[in-house]
Amino acid sequence: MKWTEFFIPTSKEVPADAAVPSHQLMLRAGIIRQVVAGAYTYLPLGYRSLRKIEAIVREEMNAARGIELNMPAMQPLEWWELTGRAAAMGDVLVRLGSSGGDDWRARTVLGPTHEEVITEIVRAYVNSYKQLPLCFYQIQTKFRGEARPKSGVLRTREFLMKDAYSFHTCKEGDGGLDDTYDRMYAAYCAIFSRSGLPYIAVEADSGPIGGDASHEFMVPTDAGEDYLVQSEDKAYAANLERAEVAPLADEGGAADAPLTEVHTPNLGTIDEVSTFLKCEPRKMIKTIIYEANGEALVALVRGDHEVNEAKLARAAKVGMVAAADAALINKITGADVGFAGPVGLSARIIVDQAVTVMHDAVTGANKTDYHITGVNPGRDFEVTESADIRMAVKGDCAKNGSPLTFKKCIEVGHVFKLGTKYSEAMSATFLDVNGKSHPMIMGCYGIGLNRIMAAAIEAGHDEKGICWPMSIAPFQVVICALDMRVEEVSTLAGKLHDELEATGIDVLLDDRDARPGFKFKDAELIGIPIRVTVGKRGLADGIVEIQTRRTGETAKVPPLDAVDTVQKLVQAAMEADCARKTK
RNA sequence: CGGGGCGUAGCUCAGCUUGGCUAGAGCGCAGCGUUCGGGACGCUGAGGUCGCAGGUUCAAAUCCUGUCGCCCCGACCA
Repeated sequence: MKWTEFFIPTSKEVPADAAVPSHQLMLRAGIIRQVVAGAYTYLPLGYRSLRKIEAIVREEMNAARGIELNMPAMQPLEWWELTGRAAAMGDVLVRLGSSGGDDWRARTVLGPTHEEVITEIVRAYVNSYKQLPLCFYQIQTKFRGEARPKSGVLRTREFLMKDAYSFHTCKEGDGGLDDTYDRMYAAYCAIFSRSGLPYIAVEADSGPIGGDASHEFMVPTDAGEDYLVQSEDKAYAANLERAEVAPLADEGGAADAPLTEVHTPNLGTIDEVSTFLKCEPRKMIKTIIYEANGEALVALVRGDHEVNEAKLARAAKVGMVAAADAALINKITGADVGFAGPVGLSARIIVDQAVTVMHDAVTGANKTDYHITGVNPGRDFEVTESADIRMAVKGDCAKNGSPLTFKKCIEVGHVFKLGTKYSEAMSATFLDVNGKSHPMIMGCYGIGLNRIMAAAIEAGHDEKGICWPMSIAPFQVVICALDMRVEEVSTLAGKLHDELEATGIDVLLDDRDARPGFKFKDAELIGIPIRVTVGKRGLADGIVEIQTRRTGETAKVPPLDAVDTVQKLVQAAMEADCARKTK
């Protein structure tokens, strides 16, 4: 491809609206252009890269025995009501018409995923255990009414996803869910390795989608919105939403002071009480009232800790917890919000492990404007249910004793064991050998292709621009013909271009009538992994230069050896990218 | 959805506080000439409903009201 016949609108200026590196660079390199908040055009350069990512994903999914199909973005709202997700998703579900209307638009949504559609297909066509297992996948545009799109293509309202859905008669054994789950997990590792991403697979919370196992694939970068918690010895890694901590030891040295009520007028927060009583937050017990299944559920954590609602819900064995409203808090505690405490409280209480080893703590008195000091768990209130229900924090250790580290990261893939939530809701059943009916057991497996692209840029760029992994670079090689007016230069550059193209390498020939510095800057900005420089100065010495973008290493070779050298570099780079997996 | 910020040329921005002639700069773009191994230079030129609507005024990019859009922080996030 010749630069003058292609379309690469680069820019020197840093776009004012872009905050994160991948967004800035994608705009500057002419990869994307925003159309509205949360939706982008992929310009030719960007689309080449996206198609390469798509090709890798498709190859690996096929290799993992997935079968591809295509489903519509438009779906009936009715199916989303069947599974309860219309309500669960709320405004995130994009509707064609206003919910007040009663025409087809009001009954149609744009799919944020396709569990309902695929389950309906299986319900319609699959009746027997003999037809299972099945694993479908699609690579398609999806829609989510994100309240706040951000960070370029990392969080958008329209995006390209690979979603796979598997259907089984059983969890374990031949053809079972576990089998496919493991195969998908392995395929994901292959996909992210081949895409040149430094990724980490972690235990994740499965959230309201339900299911009993889930892993996320994370790429560490400051632009991410998730936190990865990893032990220093790398033996443990999890999403912050799920990360477990080692129990804290009893610090002892307690006087086990008597209970004392203190007046704390209008002081309802940990900070206020802590300052007023000159008592560190870590010496206080935070009492949070939740509502679960229509009943009050009380969580106790140390004053300097936060409740992890996902962990709390799991520990309490309830589907979901929601913060209680003031009325419920008042009813349970007999006090205004801000003065709740465990002493004398009659409700189901889950005590965080860190609270169980506290002594002489300060907490609410269940009496407006009063707190109590000298609170000792076990002595002053019964600890009937204790669990790890808090967010991990700096200083915590994994269960094996290794200290935990925290990194921001982007989620690029997620695999779930779904179970029978959708098959039951939509009656996707099969008959077993005995003619007995069962709901199918399902798994689902998603990858955000746009995020792979952004993550690759986040993980691979420098002050000059993008450093693409070879496998997903829009072009693998760029030839800078330094002065197209010089006959030998343009002839040789054209010849190298044709020869490289003939060997199957994606090569871009910068044949513009521009000065050398201009071409170098552009080549670096758009991040082509290998640059071949053809100039009359080099030709006078009988050489062309071959430079690697990522390292800056330069080889000077005779023109006749150039194609061979480039081929070897491309090959080596592909292999090196595959080895970049961090864990 | 709460808090903050910003809408002026393709891009980055000035002008607005204190209303006043034909709305500016740099980059980019077009023509001509010089230049050509790290974003060259000179001359000439094109390009604007100042987000939109209403209001105040002799006069509005500037003041007022409304509205739409975009970005950031937070909440939310299968």
